Amino acid sequence: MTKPDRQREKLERALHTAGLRVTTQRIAMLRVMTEAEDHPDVAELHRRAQAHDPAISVATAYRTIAALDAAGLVQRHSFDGASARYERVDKLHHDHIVDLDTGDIVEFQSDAIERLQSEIAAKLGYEVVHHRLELYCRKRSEP
Amino acid sequence: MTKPDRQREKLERALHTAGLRVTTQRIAMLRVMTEAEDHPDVAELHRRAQAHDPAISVATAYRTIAALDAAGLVQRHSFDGASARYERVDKLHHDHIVDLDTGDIVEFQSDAIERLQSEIAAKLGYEVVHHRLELYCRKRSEP
DNA sequence: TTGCATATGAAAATCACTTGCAACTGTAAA
DNA sequence: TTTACAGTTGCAAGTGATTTTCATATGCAA
Repeated sequence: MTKPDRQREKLERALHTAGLRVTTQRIAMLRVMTEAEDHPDVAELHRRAQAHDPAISVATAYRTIAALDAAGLVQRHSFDGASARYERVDKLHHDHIVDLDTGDIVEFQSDAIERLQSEIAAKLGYEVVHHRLELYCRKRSEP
Repeated sequence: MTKPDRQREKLERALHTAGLRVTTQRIAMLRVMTEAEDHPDVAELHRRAQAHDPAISVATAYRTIAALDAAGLVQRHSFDGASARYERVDKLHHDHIVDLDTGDIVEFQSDAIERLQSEIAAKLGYEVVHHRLELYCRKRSEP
């Protein structure tokens, strides 16, 4: 009955390293976040986590995702008024271009802009903790 | 008893031009928005509007600010999770710094960043229609 | 194995809005 | 001006998302 579960070990290690207690609920939540290819909200996360641990409650789903966020294992996005959505933090930081006609999302990254942001903030006595940059665009007609 | 109230006339005209019915509540709300130097949320707006018209209800504050927004007289901003904040649309385009500790909002404007945004978009075949840039910051401790 | 700080579930509470509804009021027409 | 009525408003109840309360259960260090 000791079939080794490599993924579970990894998840447990990640939780432990983050200084979080290892509970079945947290493993379920982190597993779901790790397997997610989209940006689920807490209700969806809770639904998926129940597949691994049927007893997980909504309250715990909220508390756990907040803990994972605080630990830097996941990232929270609050798109316009809607409920918060999360994603695991694997890839590098990037911003988004939103195609107004098709709804397509294109990722981009600009050190120059990041640098300017820090400079502007510094000039006003601030330090940038994080930012949000979205370009709402349309395809250019003539080349 | 017909002391002419220039500001009130202006507000009434603005409402009328926007195709909105002129009511005391709407005048109060638009006046408060016009006098605001900050970015109040609806609760604060309601508090201030009551100084002009004590009978204004919260529901009306919400309905009115939504109407003013739809009419293009004010602009809504929903910063990360917090309640929506509004500002009159007179001034030039600018972006926002949000103080994570105090909730304060500081405005800034950078031609350099705007230029870079256009360049990046152009490189990807897009044209920027509008954008949204928010810097979530903390006051710098040491100089 | 134990001690206890933490985590959890269930339900109630909170927050930011939104909506139903009956009473009221601009507004435009008569 | 009076009238007619669609648009507005206040109040209260309703929502949906998220947080908190509290009693019970559980990691984990000793």
